[in-house]
Amino acid sequence: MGRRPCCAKEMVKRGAWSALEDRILSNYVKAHGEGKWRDLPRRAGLSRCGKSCRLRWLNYLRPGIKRGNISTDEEELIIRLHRLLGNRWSLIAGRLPGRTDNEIKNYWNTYLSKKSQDKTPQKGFNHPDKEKKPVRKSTVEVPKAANCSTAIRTKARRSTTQVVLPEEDGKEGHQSIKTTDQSTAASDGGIIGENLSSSAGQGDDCSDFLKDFDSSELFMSDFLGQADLLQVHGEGIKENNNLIDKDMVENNSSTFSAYNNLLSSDDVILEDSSYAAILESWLDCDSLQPNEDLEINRLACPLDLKEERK
DNA sequence: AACCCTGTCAACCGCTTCGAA
DNA sequence: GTTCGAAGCGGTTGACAGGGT
Repeated sequence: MGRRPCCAKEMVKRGAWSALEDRILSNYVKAHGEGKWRDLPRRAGLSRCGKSCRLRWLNYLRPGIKRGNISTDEEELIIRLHRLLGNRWSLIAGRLPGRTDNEIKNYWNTYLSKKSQDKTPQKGFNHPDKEKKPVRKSTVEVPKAANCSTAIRTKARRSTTQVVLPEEDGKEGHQSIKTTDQSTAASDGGIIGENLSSSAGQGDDCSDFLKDFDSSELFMSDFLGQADLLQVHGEGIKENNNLIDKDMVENNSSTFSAYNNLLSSDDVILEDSSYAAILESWLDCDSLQPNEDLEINRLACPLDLKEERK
């Protein structure tokens, strides 16, 4: 039997996209919407694999895409998210407005991974954009980010990357959720929370994306899902700090305030695994909607909490 | 000027997951 | 419950540009 191939390889064009192809694809998607990628090339008159069309659209042609010039804030956010999530690029990208998983992945692989490997992180390391980052000429005009507040949200439901919760001694596995990184957190990440909160009113991209969160929906939905979470990590949470009671989680009416208390409490001390699990759950939320009433500081709290512990 | 090396990033590939039939 | 198509994801590749010799 076997799966129908994505496309007849001999029939499709491969490699870089031409400006004409981009225009055709862009026009088609704008007219007919996303989806049905397999049929799209035929319908649109493109000699391309449907997968290729999808990728091109998502990573390049889609409105709102930002390219290059990753800001310091974004960079530090990437570092922190990667420390917690590992190589879950889609999840990370989902929290960076206008950025694609591919771009973040590339950026990490070509630059940030080296930086993170650097055993002697220097304060204010040189950002590639500010250094001598070569500017490659694109074959087409990059679509301008029409609206920077339009976050690119991938579904990011799962990852094949294993989440390895830290051992008691704080050791961590490769590509695991890193929750105990001592080397970079203090030097690189320590100001993230500050950045996120202090720049909230400045139209900064990193804070803009936080504005998209619907806090009540986010935290409530997260907490409704915390029951599962607790089955895995709950004992750790419970035993350590009595922060979240399983019964409380099952009682939906109190979960939101509980979560708020958790996030706003000054003396909250989460075990690393618990922290990672909660943040994980927080990041997994897929139903983020704009809400101007949001308290940016509180949303930044999950990240800050971690840093403050250091 | 020619060649080589290195870094970047768009694109590809194979796999997993989801949802409909 | 099973099958299969569609979509999504992360790892990898390869073309290209720029710098060094």
